[in-house]
Amino acid sequence: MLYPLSYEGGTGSRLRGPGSGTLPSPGRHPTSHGSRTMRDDLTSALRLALTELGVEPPAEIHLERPARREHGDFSSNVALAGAKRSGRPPRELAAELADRLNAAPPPHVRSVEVAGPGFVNFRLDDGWLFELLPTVLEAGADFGRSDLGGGRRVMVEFVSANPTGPVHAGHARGAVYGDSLARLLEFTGHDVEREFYVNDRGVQMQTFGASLAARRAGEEPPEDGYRGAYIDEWAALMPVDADPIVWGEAHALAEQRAVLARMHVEFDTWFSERAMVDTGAIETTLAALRERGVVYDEDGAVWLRSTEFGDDKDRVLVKSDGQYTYLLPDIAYHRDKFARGFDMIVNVWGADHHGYVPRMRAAVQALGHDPDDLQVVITQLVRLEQDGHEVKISKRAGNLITLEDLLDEVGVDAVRLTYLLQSVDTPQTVDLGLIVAQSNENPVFYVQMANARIRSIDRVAAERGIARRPLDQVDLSVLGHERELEMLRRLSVLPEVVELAARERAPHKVTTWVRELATAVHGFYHDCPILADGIDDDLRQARWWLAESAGVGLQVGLGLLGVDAPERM
RNA sequence: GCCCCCGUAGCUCAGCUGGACAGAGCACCGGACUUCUAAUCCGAUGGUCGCAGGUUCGAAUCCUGCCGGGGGCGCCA
Repeated sequence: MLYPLSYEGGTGSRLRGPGSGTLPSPGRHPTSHGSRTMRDDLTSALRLALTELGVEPPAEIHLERPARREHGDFSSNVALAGAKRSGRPPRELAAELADRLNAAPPPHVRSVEVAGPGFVNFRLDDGWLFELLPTVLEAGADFGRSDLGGGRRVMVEFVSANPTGPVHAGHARGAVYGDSLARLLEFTGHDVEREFYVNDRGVQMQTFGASLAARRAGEEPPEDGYRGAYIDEWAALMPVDADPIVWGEAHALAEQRAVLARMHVEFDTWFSERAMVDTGAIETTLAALRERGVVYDEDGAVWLRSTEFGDDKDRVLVKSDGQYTYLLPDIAYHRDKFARGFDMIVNVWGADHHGYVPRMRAAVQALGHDPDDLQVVITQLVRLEQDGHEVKISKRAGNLITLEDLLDEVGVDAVRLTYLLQSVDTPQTVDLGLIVAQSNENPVFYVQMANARIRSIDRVAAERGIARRPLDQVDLSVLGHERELEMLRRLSVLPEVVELAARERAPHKVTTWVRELATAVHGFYHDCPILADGIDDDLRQARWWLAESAGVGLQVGLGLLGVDAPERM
């Protein structure tokens, strides 16, 4: 039995027993929205038309949203893809499809055209966009929510910084990414648990404790000790009779928890490595591996036969001096994760750990699990710059920018959005000077400004005594300005973006979308006045609700990113 | 030597599991505030998608090989 630690004092934390039962599935949420329906209508129409033409429809019919307006609202390449199978030239097949579809067009389809090498382009009337608006408004914060995950239980383990110091800027990317990914998975119908693995065992803890004790006694830390300024500060706070390791760990965890919470990152479980020593989980795991016949003794050490599971060499589990390597507790930890009944386990690791992926997968397999149930996302390193010069981070040397500092200087929203700006696959360069300066380099202001502008409408309307009619008494078909339509089109895509982002574990796709929506909002705001004198009230009402729906989109998108948007700026 | 990520406009990056003449922001140049916040909007400039092959009706996208940058390859964690 294992008893992972639960540290006191934080929100969102609960004790998590090993192998505990399955949690109830989360509630199902409505997934209906205009875009999805439109998409379904068009694909089934295409499928039917293909069948009528005697062409076997492909398993999945691709429908894309063309980048260019001239190519219609939706476009399909079925004729191109199916040309070979049907033995007809793509354009000919496309033309026949278009004829059939035009003869009995699906709802809102104004025309179906053949273009280019054989694309089938759908041109829609604006009505489908107007229908989207009430859907967005009714769904509110749930717009775009789906049950893609079907209630599957997923653990996302991330940050997992050593309890020997503060969380620093180097941890920030993984922290923000992991949290946003968790939000995405929750939003798409997964039952998510966020976990922080506490490496509170091994030599670094001894070194850490010795460094604190030395400083407390007014001496120099040991040769390989920690010597950052924080060690001095912490040592000064430490009671004389405290066990430096125990006190130090508790202090480190309390600080880590607080600063992460400040960045809107909170964990359900803080899982202690040391607890596994106490409960014998490590020994149990070793015994289990032995039983499976995947370990052997050699040169006085105990080895995992990981080469049998795709690793390029066997790995030592117990050193010849009897000490565990880091690997064995890690395996025990993952054994526990699986025992807790997760359908999927996601680890977020920094690029400097990518070399351990094969051996971890091998270990999981050696335990008899499907290695694909463990997914490791590697986040590439962030290069921090100050005015064009690289800022190096080293904890032992004490040269570090803490997350605390970063938040103080830059602010939570700017930090989060900055880290979520681009794919975690790409090495990122963050210039601290630029974000701090609150310049236009930082899109967070652009996005927040869009929200503030929308919010200002209600305020000003109240001041001027302009009343809003209920949505069902508003004729949305008076909309038609290109800015208005563009905003609706942008909004219509959110559910697809969310699904894709969740599937690809790519929250930055949400960021990109939010920025695009913000662009549409600014354009709309600029060209489509609502409260100004001389605006027809019917148009005013429709625009007002339209602005409201854009606000919903921003709310959803930013919520997934964990970024706040003030009412005014 | 082997493994992972990246190489797209002067800079920072998108580009949806191959699609129709390659996009955005910043920077630079020129315009727009008596009107709900000009931290905004509009326009112009700007690219051999690292290089070379291959697959395909079609390649920035997939495959192979190079080149360049970053990170890893322990009986360290």
